[in-house]
Amino acid sequence: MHSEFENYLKNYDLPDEAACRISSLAMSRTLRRNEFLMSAGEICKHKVFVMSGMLRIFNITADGNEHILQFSPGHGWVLDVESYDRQVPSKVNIGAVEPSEILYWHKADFEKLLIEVPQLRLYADQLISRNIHHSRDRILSALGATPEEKYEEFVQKFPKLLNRLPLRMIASYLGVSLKTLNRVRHAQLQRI
Amino acid sequence: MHSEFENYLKNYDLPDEAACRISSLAMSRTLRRNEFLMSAGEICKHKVFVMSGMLRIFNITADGNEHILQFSPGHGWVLDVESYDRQVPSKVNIGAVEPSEILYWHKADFEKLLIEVPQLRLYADQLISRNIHHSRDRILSALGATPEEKYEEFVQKFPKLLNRLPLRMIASYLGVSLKTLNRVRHAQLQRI
DNA sequence: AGAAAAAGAGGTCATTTGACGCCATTTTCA
DNA sequence: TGAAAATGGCGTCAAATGACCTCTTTTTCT
Repeated sequence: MHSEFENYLKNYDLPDEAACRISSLAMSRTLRRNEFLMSAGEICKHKVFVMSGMLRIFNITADGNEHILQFSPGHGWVLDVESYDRQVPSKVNIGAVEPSEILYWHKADFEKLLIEVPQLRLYADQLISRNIHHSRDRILSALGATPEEKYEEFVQKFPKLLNRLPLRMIASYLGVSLKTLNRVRHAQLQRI
Repeated sequence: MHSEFENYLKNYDLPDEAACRISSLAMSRTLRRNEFLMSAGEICKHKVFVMSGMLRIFNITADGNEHILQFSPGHGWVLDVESYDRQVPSKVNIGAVEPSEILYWHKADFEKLLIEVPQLRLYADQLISRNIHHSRDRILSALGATPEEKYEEFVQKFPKLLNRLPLRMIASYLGVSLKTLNRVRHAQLQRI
């Protein structure tokens, strides 16, 4: 069905049969650059896997500022967990940073799969655990790091995203103004 | 065994029998104010339930600054998930803010319980889910909120902790200097 | 109860940061 | 391909913030 996705699942020790079953319930869709997959206020009804391109989860505050919670490049998952889990209106938006291809599952289908396929449950637990650790690191960084340190951490963690993202979005992910991000980058160039 | 704890579990739909079994493997301990339960570098080997008092999870940076990840007052759980899950050295400290009483379980025992008692697994999943949502809110707040908004959110979320914590620690939880926190509080008084 | 430590409050000052505006360049998309 | 939009970079200025200090009051702990 979606052989690239099935291959991806094999890296996580899911047997062919399981990957095939999961893939069989997936639907696919493409997104244009800047197209929204979900807007604040809607209820998140799907689990989404990004095949190619890149999506982002972001919040828009009352005064119009964007804050980016997460970038999801190819071979990553994206959804608003809170809205998905509880089926309540989401506070965030999900949109495409680049033209993207996604697979998605209805919540009901995915929950069926979690029961049917025990390896999928294990894999999902891994993702949750990673998510928690990553969030904690980000909170610590937000609490204590200087803009320069934050940028440096970003470069270390996501070297491949650097040249795919406008600086404006990196600034918005780091919680720093574009001006400050430019200053940091300029200071680093000086130092070389 | 620990009847207060067992009563607590009943609020989460755990049957008597299950609560009793869980409680039977718990050990208890008291902590003095400022006593450490775990220091950075150690491996987190226990799951800990706070009976009374209050603990905090915090990080100390190279330059000596403290950043508080979490307060755990009575009837809450506390552990370094990352270190506990992977059994790697922790980057954080856990210490008592007030004289405290805790129950704790060896990791091996707790994992046995998770398998034995399916309701415990459900309860644990609820906790994880809450943790994720809470972390996400905190990241959004760190990215976009002013010190004043951060303080206001803290007051809304933890009204009962306000008068149990020194302002220094609230500042350190919010990622703001004590000076700024004082300015915010002073400005609010003016406004009344 | 009394000494010692911590906390709260505030003053000053240097630094960092963001807001705003401008322009040249690049990218996008019809 | 060509017009329109987005981006990156920079200058200026005002405001916010933190570092450092002092002093008084409260709390802790023996």
